[in-house]
Amino acid sequence: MANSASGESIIGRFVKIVSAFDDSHPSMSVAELGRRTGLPVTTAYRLVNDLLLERLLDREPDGNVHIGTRMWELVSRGSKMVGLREAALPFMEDVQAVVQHSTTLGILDSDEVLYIERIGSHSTIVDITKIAGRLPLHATSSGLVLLANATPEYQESALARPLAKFTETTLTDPPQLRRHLAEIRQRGYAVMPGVIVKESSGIAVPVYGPDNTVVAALSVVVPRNEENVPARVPVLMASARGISRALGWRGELKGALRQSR
Amino acid sequence: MANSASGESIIGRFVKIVSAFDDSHPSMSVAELGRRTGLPVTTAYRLVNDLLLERLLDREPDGNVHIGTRMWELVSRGSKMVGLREAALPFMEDVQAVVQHSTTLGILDSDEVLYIERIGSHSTIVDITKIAGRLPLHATSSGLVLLANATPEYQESALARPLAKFTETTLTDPPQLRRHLAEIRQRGYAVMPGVIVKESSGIAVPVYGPDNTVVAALSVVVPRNEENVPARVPVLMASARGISRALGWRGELKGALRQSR
DNA sequence: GGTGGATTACCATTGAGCGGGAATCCAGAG
DNA sequence: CTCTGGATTCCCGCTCAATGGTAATCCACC
Repeated sequence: MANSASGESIIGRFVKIVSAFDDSHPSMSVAELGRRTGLPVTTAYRLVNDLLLERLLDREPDGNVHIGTRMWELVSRGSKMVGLREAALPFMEDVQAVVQHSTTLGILDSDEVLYIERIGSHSTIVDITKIAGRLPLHATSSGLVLLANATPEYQESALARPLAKFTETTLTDPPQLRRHLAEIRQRGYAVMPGVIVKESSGIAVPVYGPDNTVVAALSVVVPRNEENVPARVPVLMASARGISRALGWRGELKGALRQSR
Repeated sequence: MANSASGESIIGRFVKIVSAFDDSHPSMSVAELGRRTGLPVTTAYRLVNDLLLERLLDREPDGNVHIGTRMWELVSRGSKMVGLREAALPFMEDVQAVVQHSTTLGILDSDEVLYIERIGSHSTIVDITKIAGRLPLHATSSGLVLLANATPEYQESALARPLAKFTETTLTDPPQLRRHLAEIRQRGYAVMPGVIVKESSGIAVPVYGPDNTVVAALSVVVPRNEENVPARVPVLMASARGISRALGWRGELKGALRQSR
């Protein structure tokens, strides 16, 4: 599929173009866009023009282009992320009001945690999560909660991959991780002290969807030296239940299982 | 541009496909997607497959497709909307905590207000604004604030368009609207009683960017029968200044102008 | 087992996309 | 003022990916 010499479809190039923009490159000239994407100059200009016509990209007065308002609008209107985010936000604010550091909501996507919402104190400490940012599963509390509730096959394939070690406390040994996952499943939450950044700890709990599957992880990041970290767990759990209910989740997992037997 | 008999480019069809999804149609079968977009069946299937390969669409277990997680991710990561939203959210929460009804942030796009963020009480009253939703400029407080701060040419072209009348209080007469816009510009806020829905009033104030231009409107919706609506204005203004500062706005508009003379 | 919808497979046709090359525009340096 | 390097637009012939009919297949439900 593709007219191009390099054998890519337009869709593929579209993805390249959109991917070229991020926090540090929110807008750029078409020439630079061409360079970043590796597209032939002429092709880049033609493609960008097409996208400008449909308002998927917007042109600024200085000629630079950036992701179009229309694009954001269409995707936001159609995507299920927004619904999840809206359901979660009020509860996340409650958590944030009590815990005071940084509260995030993440989902499992392509063997990583994808953070779809984050609220933090204005003067946020060390915290590398960003909205629409990704982090590895094994090195985050959110990731471990999501992984612990995934299918066994998925877990194994995730553990089979090479696991990066960020600090001394990062678990990278599959058997050890397996035990940890079992523990998380049983306890219902994950605590990770200084796994990515030494100075902070993450705590995460699962959020359920209507069909009783885990659809997201709610988590907070707190300074590692805080005295009683597990004391934060109940707030998180209560809020996660609130989000789950708002998503259409009904009743208790264990209860439902017992009844069905 | 386009191989298609109908003379559309792939980009155009891509837009059609993405547009087919919204709140009430978050996912659908490929066949239905084809019908909604008016694309030939075969073409719809081929296109959808391409999009699935790039993960711009996701397939559900039942075969239905929906906007892909990757798509949301790419757009959110690159779009400037997210930055604006993040800057505004903490201040919006403050407003919401005090005013207690519904707080929105809207921008001017294609002769309409596009709402990019909204927080509301769980039991929200009558309020038709949605995230990524649109409303006409002349019938919303946000819209009037944005219009009042646009260029004169833009204002005239906006007033030249036919203006829908939603309730008795909707202003549709251009000269009357012109006076109202001048008033809003001078006062620095807009109050609109029951302009779209009879039971509620909107109040809006401008949010400034680094270059002193109005980039968004912050607004609240309150029940119309509330005694002292303008009493809400100071909170809004203070918060809007906070958002403006977070966006890089410096100092006072009038002061800056005086100095430059 | 029959019916209607969704989905996949096949395939001849063709014009939209492609991209190299050159001309033009523009800003900042000298 | 010219020079220079980058960004942008224009031009144009080639070609194969995209197109969209038709038909076969799958599947759920009555």
